[in-house]
Amino acid sequence: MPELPEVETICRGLEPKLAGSTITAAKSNTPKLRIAMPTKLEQKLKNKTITAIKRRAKYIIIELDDELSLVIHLGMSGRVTVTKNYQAKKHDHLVLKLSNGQTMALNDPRRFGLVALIPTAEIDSDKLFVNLGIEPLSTKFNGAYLANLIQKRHRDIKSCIMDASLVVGVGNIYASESLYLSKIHPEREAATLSNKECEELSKAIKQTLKAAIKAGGSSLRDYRQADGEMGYFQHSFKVYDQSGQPCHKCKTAIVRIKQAGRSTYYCPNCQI
DNA sequence: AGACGTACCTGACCGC
DNA sequence: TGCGGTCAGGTACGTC
Repeated sequence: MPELPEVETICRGLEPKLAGSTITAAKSNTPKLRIAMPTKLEQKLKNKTITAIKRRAKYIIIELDDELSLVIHLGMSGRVTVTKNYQAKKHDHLVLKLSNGQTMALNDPRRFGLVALIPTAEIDSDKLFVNLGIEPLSTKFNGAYLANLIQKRHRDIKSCIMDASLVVGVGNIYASESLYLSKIHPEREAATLSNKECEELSKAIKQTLKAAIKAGGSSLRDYRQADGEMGYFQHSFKVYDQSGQPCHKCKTAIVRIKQAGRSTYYCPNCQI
């Protein structure tokens, strides 16, 4: 489930725990998640030192000292834990023992996530990354950029902002939240958005994601003090999962609809 | 090219 | 207690 803010928070949490440590042992427990586990994964990871943790879209990129990167996607249900006293759990697919005494585990019940080993220099051109759209928090992403992206799109706007080939990191929760903040109806045909609306929406996406990252940072402080899980944080949503609750602005009941098989929440009065 | 449906998988929850 | 249905925060692929 993790969306961009969660993945960003996880990366920030992993950095101090992993960077500089060497993987003393790696154990892969599952032949395949969404894609097959890399061949000889355990041997390839053993005795490698972790140099940096990065993020692109919702991918966690763990850079190793031999020009190879361990790439992890959490899918819908993935979690990462780093603990000193590791105890194996059901659905722990990859377990790394580290030279600092910590153990990192990737747990993913639904197995929609993935693990890949990609030469660091080839990540951008890798199949998993090559079709990814712009990072929403980059300065390049703004109203004009969004307007250009969607000017010929006849799908609804919610599908467009969730389309990772256009803009990455906006999942089902923050799509609803961003549209609410920018007062745009989720079923609006994308191409009909005015330049002003594109400006509002791009700002709303940034604001929503940044606020969630900040909230994740708070969770992270707690996390650092104890062994724990990363991947799910407390959120306070304005519309997501708020069916029937009064809109914060106008008190109209929040409505849930289905778009492309996914739940969308919006205020039928504020969003046009 | 773009839009749309479907598939991947487990687990929690709800009504009967 | 069990069973069937529905739902869940993501992404890739096939088809039209």
